[in-house]
Amino acid sequence: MYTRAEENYLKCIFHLEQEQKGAIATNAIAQMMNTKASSATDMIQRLADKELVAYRRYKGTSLTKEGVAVAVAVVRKHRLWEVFLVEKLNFQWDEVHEIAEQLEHIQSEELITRLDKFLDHPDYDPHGDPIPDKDGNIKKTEKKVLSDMSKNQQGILVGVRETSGEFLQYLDKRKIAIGSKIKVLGIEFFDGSMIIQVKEEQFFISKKIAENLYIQVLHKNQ
Amino acid sequence: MYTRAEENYLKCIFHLEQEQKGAIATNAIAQMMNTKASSATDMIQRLADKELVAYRRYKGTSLTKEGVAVAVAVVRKHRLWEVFLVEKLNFQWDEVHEIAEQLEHIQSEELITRLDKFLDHPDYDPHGDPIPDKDGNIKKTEKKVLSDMSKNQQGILVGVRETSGEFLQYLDKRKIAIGSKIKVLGIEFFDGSMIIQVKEEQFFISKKIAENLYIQVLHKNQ
DNA sequence: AACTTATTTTAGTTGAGACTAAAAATAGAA
DNA sequence: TTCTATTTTTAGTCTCAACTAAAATAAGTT
Repeated sequence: MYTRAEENYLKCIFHLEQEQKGAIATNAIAQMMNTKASSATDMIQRLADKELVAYRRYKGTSLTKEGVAVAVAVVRKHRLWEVFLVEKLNFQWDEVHEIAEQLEHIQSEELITRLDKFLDHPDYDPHGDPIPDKDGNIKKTEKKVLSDMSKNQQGILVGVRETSGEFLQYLDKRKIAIGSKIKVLGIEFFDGSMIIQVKEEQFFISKKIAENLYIQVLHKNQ
Repeated sequence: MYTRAEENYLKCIFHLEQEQKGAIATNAIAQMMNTKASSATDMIQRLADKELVAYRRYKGTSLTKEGVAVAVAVVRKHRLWEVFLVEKLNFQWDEVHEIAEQLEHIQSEELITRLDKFLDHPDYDPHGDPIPDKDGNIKKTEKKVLSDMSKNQQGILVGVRETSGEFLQYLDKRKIAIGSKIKVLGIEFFDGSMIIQVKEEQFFISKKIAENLYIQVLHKNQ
């Protein structure tokens, strides 16, 4: 098995690889891990010794097959626990991350198998992120930020970037929630603000808000 | 907050104090922790510095008020998680201990409050051990091993000492489970074997079996 | 009381995983 | 291309929690 720290680094590199192409810079890892570059180098070299990452001095790091597998397993656990916390224990979206950061390191295959079943095999976590299946397959969502959508496109709110209490309350007040169907009725070219339709209601949304909403794009007839 | 190792030592000392009176020997702690006496001494001294235990060289260790509070909180978490694993995820009694050993160290007051509620405020874990409440009060059960009971006494099966699969299956086969009402019909003086009544059925029970069943004694009219 | 045995503590190491400070490599600008 | 700024790595420390080996204390026996 791998240590907590190892798992956290692997998960971190995994997330960075999702966003950027190519090898990941040591600094980027250090920054995301809230640690110093020297500490990151240290750990990266240990991970390289264990063949969990491919690492070339000064050139950057990328996960090996094995490294990806470990990272995905951790992500799966993290997201399943988040579903548990929200669905079963009635936590709010924004309260669960920190706790799931701890729960994701519990070691037991069987536990996760049963938890997954107990939760009825969810596909997405409360933030709309896909939950990898047992074999590490991730349902790739075509996820865009709302502000990148064009007029008349529609989709489903699957996640939020910001998770501050104020922002979630802003959404709650408008009854905008994960799963809501959203249609872009119009975009103001000048400031990027939008008019959107949610159920029967229409809202004016600033660009800043739109940049913090992840939408799974729906195509014709969906 | 306290480290995993600190919490484990405190819990260990707590359990030893339940069984023996007086200060706990370093060796006893080391043995239960599967570690060497020198390592135990080391940790005990750290715990003493933090005033979680009272420690006198060569004389032994006992928990302070604060130490008890920490230990009880860990025990509470452990037992609540065991209930969760058995009741919600359908684990068997004997499969949950190891996982609960990990879960008991998750740090979040709120999580435990909500878990407790989700489980409907259970009083006992699947092994029949009492779950401390939020304030650390433990419902003291008058718990005896079956083999210490006398003729015509009756009680409720609240726990098992042995947790091997074979033993639990032995019980399952006879429909003897936590919560079963058991009455001692007779004791064979020679070998300590017993005849007991469970519901409508009577069983012959060897002394060895009787020594592994914890009974909460019922008094007249209960 | 003296001696033996068992228990406990001290002293010194080890490995993870963090740190700081300094050296080395790379990248960007003149 | 050369110099400077940035990034990355190395070297050396620190803390936690374990270890071994050796010293100190306590307990039991004659």
